[in-house]
Amino acid sequence: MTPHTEELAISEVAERTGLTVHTLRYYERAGLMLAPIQRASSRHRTYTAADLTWITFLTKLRSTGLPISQVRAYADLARLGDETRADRLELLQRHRITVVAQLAEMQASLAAIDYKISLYARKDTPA
Amino acid sequence: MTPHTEELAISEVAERTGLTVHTLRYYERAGLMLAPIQRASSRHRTYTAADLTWITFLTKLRSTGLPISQVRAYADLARLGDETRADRLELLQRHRITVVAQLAEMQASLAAIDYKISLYARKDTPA
DNA sequence: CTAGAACTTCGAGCGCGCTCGAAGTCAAGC
DNA sequence: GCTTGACTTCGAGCGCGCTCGAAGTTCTAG
Repeated sequence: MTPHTEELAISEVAERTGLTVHTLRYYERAGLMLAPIQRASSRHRTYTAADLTWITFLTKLRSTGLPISQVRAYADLARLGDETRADRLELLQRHRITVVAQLAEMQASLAAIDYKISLYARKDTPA
Repeated sequence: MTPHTEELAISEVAERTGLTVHTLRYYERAGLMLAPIQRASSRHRTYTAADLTWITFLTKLRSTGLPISQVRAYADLARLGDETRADRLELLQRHRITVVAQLAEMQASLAAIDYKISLYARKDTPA
């Protein structure tokens, strides 16, 4: 329980993000971190608030289906600095399109499921 | 090109459902079909309109993330007849809950992505 | 000094959902 | 009769995203 140091142990990050410590280490190995995660004298990882912010955002990318390879591409660009802003924006905008499409498809599928449920709800007609 | 016989070749079903012929055979092997797919004298599969309807619905279950094991469970129940109506309804209702939750999560993630995009769109502030 | 918990690295393994290739069969057209 | 092409079965393989276990280190408390 690090008191108020702003630095978080990996277990604390896991708790706050809903990821496992295994996944956090995996993400780091996979090159998804924006900046190298700093280490304490014990060689333990110490996450900053900025790290946590990024991890939170990356889980949103992941939960909308952006492949890890694309998240890495985004992180790679971000590490290169301001010059890549346009590329990062484009990546996000392209992803946005696919997310919107996914939402539409899910909603359509949900409607079909709801319709089926409504058929079951009428005791008479078999579904 | 089967003229108007109501019976469809696997390639035609693939075209209409967006699945591949490989996937269609895989689904059958996996026990996802409601009724056995009939065969022509050539041993080729011949799908009926009812088969197509079911396959269309099952892709909606799949596209909303219902695992194949659950689709099979549903199909198994359906094959058992009317007595299992309540179970099938419950399965769909349970799935519905998770779909709604997924939609909410995706929408929240989309909002975060949109916010990030809006930051990029302001030329000044770096994102 | 010792025990225990929390961390470390590394590489292997796994579950899911397809995806594919090999080898064979069948019907239709030339 | 022969070729072409769409189909068949079967089992192996694969890509993704973790997930896990082994073996070792370090800090903290008792």
